[in-house]
Amino acid sequence: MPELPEVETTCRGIAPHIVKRRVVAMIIRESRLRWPIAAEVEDRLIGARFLGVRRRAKYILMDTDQGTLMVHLGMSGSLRIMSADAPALFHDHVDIVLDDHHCLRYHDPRRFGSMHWLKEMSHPLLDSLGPEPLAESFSGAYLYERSRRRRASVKQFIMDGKVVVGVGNIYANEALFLSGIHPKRASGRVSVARYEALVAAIKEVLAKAIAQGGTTLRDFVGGDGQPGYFAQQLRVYGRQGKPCRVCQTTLKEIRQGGRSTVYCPACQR
DNA sequence: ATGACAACCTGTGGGC
DNA sequence: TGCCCACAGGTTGTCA
Repeated sequence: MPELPEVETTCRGIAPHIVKRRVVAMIIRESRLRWPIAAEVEDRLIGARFLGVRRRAKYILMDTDQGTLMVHLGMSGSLRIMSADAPALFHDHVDIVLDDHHCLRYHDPRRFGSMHWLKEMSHPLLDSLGPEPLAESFSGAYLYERSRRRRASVKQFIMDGKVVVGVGNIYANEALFLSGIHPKRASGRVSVARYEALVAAIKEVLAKAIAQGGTTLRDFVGGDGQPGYFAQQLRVYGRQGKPCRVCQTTLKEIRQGGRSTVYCPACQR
């Protein structure tokens, strides 16, 4: 479920509850995530004290005095603060038990998420990631330069984590609509001016979604269990067959790289 | 280097 | 009502 705004919401939700807390136990009910949770994670985490929570792309980085716990939520993961004695439900794979009788509980039906231990600030999974979409350095000029001579569609281009991180399917659809760009247009044939508009739209839609606590489509909950409220502001995602909110043209759905794309054939060129 | 696609896994909703 | 297939917020790895 989580795209960047949902991951950011999770970081902000859990940080006040884990920072300064010490880990007294780790309960791993299911270690088979995208990659098996290494024994090292438990070995190093127990006894460690949390110092802060950061985000890089869709990875949650929980810094401790012993190193950093890196968690990815995959397609269906969530992290919540619970009472340590709250009964574990189906797919509650991991509890990180804190010294205040609470725990950080990882729930993930599809198990596409992951947990790693970082000793240094580098890790193969982080090394080839593109810039953060909300960073100053992410600009129309940057996208223009990176896209020259590329034939991939503009939608697949902005969803490529080596180009820019954190633009998932929902927000890619939304940003392309907001900037009036047809999702199938070749990325190498988009002007710098239109890339400026696209970057502005990406930043705007992500910032607004973060401000609303993310998008809850089905069951996303933030670190404190609250749903996100951005879904009601979606312009195109999930609205195929419905009228465009700007021009009333029926929104069209196509498939790109196995993912659904929804767009307005009149507004997007 | 780029791009197309399968793979990982479970749950759900639509069509028949 | 029930069954089966397609698809769901992500990313990596492989192969052409």
